[in-house]
Amino acid sequence: MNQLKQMDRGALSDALGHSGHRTTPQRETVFGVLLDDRDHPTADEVYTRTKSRMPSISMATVYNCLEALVSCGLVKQVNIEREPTRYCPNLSPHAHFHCRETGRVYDVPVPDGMMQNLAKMLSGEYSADSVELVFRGHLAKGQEK
Amino acid sequence: MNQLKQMDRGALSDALGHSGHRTTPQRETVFGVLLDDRDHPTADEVYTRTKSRMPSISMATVYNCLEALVSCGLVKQVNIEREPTRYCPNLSPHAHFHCRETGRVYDVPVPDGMMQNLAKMLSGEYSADSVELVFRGHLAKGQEK
DNA sequence: ATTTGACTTAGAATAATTCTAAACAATACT
DNA sequence: AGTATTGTTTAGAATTATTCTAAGTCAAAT
Ligand SMILES: [Mn+2]
Ligand SMILES: [Mn+2]
Ligand SMILES: [Zn+2]
Ligand SMILES: [Zn+2]
Repeated sequence: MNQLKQMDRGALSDALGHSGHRTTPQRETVFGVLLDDRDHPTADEVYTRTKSRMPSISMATVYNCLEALVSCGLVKQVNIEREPTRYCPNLSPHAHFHCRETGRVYDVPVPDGMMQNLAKMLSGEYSADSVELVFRGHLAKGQEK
Repeated sequence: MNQLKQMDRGALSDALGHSGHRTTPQRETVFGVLLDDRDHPTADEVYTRTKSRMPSISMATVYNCLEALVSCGLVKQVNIEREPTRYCPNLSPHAHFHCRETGRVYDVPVPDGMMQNLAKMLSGEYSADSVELVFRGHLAKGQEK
């Protein structure tokens, strides 16, 4: 897939517009790269993939586009340890699993309402607007995908 | 407090020894700094505090000592977003709360067994040996400590 | 057509951390 | 004890992901 679906194109220009940004070919292409492979690529990986679709794009623009997508809420940054920031376009609440062997990061679905329940666990002195849950370990044998 | 308690001194040389490291004055002092203020200092903050107790210490040594303490299991690294790594000597399972307003990081106690239960939530394809739970938000009014 | 402002680009700057190589110190060997 | 070995500390250089700068591009808006 190399072209945004109508639905995603709409979500993109809505979200960008709503936060005062323009829709540009670079932003569309970067967003498409993120939607096509949900493997939490780093900025560098996004750059490589985007460059193969749009050879003139620069690293700085990839960072700029990612920042625009994050600031309009279509993409989340995923930081694991001190590794380069990864990017995730999965907007539903979910956790992450980080494989120590391969370094890959997977989305882990969570039971409905669990993230909110975790936040409720906090004593009254704290008020959380976001909850981050990361597992680290290894994939069961034969699950390396 | 400027001197390790006998208990902590024992834990330190045990843990260091068990992982093939020597006990040195620098490592003792850095460990003491971490035990004395549980505010999750960065390496830079640890450096400043340690230097006031041992003026000859260098930044590189602080990094080396922190690495030794982490690798022998006495201290945990806490990474929040892309901020500098913080250090936490609290070995019991706990979560963290990161205040968006002050940037401070607090330990949040968790119900007994909760971290393991979260890990059990994972489908069979994943096997987690560590679980990280971070809340972000702000402190209730009047709780700024 | 001109102006305006957002966007893109190449390359320089930044900053936390790691690396290097030399000095130092503790332990092990003879 | 004296010497070799090995781990530790140190100052400073190197690394690297990311941000910044300044100049060029482009597409509305006037
Ligand atoms: Mn990894
Ligand atoms: Mn912060
Ligand atoms: Zn994700
Ligand atoms: Zn902690």
